[in-house]
Amino acid sequence: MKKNTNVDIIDVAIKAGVSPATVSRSFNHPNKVLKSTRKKIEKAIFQTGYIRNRAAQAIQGKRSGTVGLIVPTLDNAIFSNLIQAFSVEMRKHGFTMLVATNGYDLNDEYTLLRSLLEHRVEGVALIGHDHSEETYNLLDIRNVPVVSMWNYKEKSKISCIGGENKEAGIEIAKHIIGLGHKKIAIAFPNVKENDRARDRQIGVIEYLNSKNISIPEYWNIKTEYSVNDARNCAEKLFKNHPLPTAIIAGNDVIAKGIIYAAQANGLNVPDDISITGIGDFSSSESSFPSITTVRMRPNKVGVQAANVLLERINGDREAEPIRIKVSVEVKARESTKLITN
Amino acid sequence: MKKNTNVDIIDVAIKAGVSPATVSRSFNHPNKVLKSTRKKIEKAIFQTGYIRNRAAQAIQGKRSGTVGLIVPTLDNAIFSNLIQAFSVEMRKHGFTMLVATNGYDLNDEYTLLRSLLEHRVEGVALIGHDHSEETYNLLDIRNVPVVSMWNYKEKSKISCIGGENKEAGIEIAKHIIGLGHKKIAIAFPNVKENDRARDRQIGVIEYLNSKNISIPEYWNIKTEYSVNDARNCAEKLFKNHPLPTAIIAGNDVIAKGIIYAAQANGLNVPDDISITGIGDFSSSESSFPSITTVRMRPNKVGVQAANVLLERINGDREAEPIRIKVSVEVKARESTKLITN
DNA sequence: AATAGTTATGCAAACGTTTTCATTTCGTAT
DNA sequence: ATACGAAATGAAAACGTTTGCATAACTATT
Repeated sequence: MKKNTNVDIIDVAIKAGVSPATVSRSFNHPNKVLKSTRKKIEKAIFQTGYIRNRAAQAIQGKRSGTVGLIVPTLDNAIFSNLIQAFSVEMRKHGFTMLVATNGYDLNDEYTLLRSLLEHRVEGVALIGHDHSEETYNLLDIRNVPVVSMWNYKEKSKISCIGGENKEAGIEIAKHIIGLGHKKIAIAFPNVKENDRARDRQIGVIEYLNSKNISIPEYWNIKTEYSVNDARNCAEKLFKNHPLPTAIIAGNDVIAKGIIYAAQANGLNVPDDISITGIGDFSSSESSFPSITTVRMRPNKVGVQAANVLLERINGDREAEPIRIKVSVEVKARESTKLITN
Repeated sequence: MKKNTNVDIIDVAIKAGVSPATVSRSFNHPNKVLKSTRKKIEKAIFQTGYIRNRAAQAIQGKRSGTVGLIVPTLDNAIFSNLIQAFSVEMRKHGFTMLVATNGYDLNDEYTLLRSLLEHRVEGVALIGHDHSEETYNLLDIRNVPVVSMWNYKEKSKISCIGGENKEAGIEIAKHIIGLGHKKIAIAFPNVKENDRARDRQIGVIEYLNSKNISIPEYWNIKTEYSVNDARNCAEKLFKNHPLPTAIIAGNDVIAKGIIYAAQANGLNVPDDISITGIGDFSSSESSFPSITTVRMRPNKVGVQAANVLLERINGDREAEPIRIKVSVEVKARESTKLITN
């Protein structure tokens, strides 16, 4: 088998009997090349096994054909819908995605952004609005097209698309109050450096307070974003403290962990306790019990984020940020019910 | 704010009072540069806001600092552990990851591989061994370091690391038989172009056959890899056909869907029906009931796959494939029990 | 103090494209 | 047939690095 890593555009040009310039054009501006010439070139490409070199293209300073994505983690249902949708949409437009995970660490995020920029990504997608000063600065100085996903913010510095997480918190609290609950616990992750969770929590607490309900410390569950940890934390609550009639979780993953904890402790959901999530991840509807949650439309956000980013990449970079608010909506399902006792 | 996208290595060199070559060396062979010179260069980098251009580096034909990863989907717990581990490990070694998803379509996979190669990734990671002729050919011709994850195969053409999926199938079937079950259903996705699922299924069926148990068509559930679809398919079975005492699912996601279906139909797991998965995803242990499954160690596979790939990137490319078998092990949990009735 | 080795640095030629500008070819109206 | 504008192509400079080779600056040895 002939090992051949180094056929270049010149080899193709020679084989096709044209100049390298024409081969290049047939890739980048095909309409500027005669159809018959294009055919010859395609044949030469096939015969030589040529694969164009994007690095050499990128060095011209224009297109690299890549965008960067930085997410807290891949190892979790939270972002997978979103990322998948974003990735597929980007690819439709000919971009390849560079992915990096920062484990919810904003300093690390800055470093990651730098390495993405080393690769001259044409645009960057981030999660939420909590980013370090340095990160915002770097994006600004280098004038990188950027979009923030998953949280809408009216006065964001950068383009963004997502639901309003505070509203999501309010809505789910309203739902629980509407069902007559008064003994309410909440379960959130560390909200430092995590504006999505923080806004949700603020929404929940503010609304509850406005109804004269406050959360005693032992009903304020602090958990990580994992089924596992949520279950453990909830079990501790069940064993050591009075039982609330409802628990509002920061997202569906946490809600699921709490439901398991309840079931494992002989509690029926929702007869003994109502539990809610936020996010509406793909399996929340088919769980048993199906989870009452707030729909945040990850697919829509992913697709639209891609389009916003493309708009910035191809359009005016000095323009005002584009901000798109995706409506949030409570999906009442089996994990909550009217309080009776 | 000064917009500055185009400071290059020469600007840095001038500022630091050295030659561009020295700046380059301080990145790539820091030990070949005097410490005091390095300090000057670092200062100049900071002052100018320089970010090195990997495209210009890649064009030299050596390092691009990227590796490619092609997975069927991101939108699913199946691969997220694995990918996260792989990604983190690669990053530790200075690589950035280009990710592409093919939706279980092997033709698409070939196209994706081509675009990754356009970006001159230094190595490629794939899932399993079912790839098109063209894909294998291209990898061979271009002599790309490559590793296949998630399925061990003794005579694989390319390096691989994973559990032996057939063995996983055998082991879980053995477990179910050991519990006394005879009325057994199975639930697998389409195994075409998916060697992992196929091998598991073969293992299960062969073992059952060896114990003189065969699966009637109505107990052969065909589902997609989603909680949702698995639940629907299982509910159909529960409604229309005699009940098996055990269901062996192709993976934990499917198992979870089936468990929900059972619970929704008033069946107790495991008292009325035992259900097993394969994979041991991160939430399977904390589900209720926790899922009896086969541990496939996604984290270990991800990390080791990264190291195998690095080995090929840095080492001898003509060497024999490296093949690492990760042991599989049944984790007996709450979703299965001895048959009594 | 002279010499041989080392070590650190600079010079300049690659690397594989894209693009501007100039030239050639083509189609069409006269 | 001729001339003209448009369309297609080619020549060559540029993009920002890396690296082999040459040189300069030290160190250690006598």
